[in-house]
Amino acid sequence: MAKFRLDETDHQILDILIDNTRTPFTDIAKKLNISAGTVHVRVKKMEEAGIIIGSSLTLDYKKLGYAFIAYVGVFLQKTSQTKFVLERINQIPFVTVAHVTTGKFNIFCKVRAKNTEHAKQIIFLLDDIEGVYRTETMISLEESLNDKKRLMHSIFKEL
Amino acid sequence: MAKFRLDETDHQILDILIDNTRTPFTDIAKKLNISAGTVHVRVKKMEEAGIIIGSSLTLDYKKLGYAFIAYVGVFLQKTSQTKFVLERINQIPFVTVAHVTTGKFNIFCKVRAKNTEHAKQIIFLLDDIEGVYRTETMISLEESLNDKKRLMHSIFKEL
DNA sequence: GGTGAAAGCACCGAGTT
DNA sequence: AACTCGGTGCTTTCACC
Repeated sequence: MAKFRLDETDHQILDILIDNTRTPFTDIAKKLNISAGTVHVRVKKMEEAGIIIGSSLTLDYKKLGYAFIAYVGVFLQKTSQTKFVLERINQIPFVTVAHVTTGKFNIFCKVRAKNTEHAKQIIFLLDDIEGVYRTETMISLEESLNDKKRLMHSIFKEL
Repeated sequence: MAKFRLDETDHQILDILIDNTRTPFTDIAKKLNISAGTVHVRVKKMEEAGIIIGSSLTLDYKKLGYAFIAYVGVFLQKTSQTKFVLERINQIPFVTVAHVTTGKFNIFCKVRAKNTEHAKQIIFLLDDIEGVYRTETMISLEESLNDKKRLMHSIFKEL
């Protein structure tokens, strides 16, 4: 897991692409006063180094009818295998991310659902997994995403 | 927040772009046996409708030296303003997302940090916010992301 | 590691069915 | 709505710095 050396130019390229992956390389080149070929080569290198894993669309799940977010803490039975339960959890598509955690819960996951009723069904699925002792749900009343760019700037300051 | 009508073709387009936003429209057109112009028009419509909010890079934060993830539950003092505290929390760049929640905690957030020491500093920042009574931290030992595509498929089955 | 030019493609709007 | 088509502009490579 060696750290990869990124210079100021790489940061600026990532900065632009993180906001819009379809920004033409020619535009980036103009802004940074380098050639489009250079942008191309640098992006390719960052992809090869695994810094850039991929690109994805940001969709409005509310508009798709999926406005409900909940976090679910999972308590396991003493004898149960965390890995096994984690695999089962990841088979539920409405669970977007799951973490094995220290602290109160054994596993902790985020659920994206249509509404309360739908969420209930998903949580029942979680409860029914073999080895799960019980769950504890926190419903999100308001989500507030922080700008990815802000995190990047902070990271770059220190690299 | 009206639901937008997406047909099968729209789903397939999103399916491809969610994996790689730079997939040429001509490639998508070939796969779906439609013209590239149609792909273009449909993507544009989904952008205008606000279904597609934007596009972003997926970076390997571990490779950037930020392997530490924790979830922090925040308890507020009875008199404190949730909105005010939420704003303060969002000023910390290493907090990637914050939720107002029902249940145990008042606010619940995700922290991305370099290591334990760094996380400690961030959590101290949270603790120091006016109106915060105390916090409770859960450290992620293992993160397991679910495929975005899987969620989309499930959503599309029901639209 | 960067450039600039050139060839190959993709984008995207206009006009058509 | 979707198609075709053409102008414009983007990507990507390569010889040269």
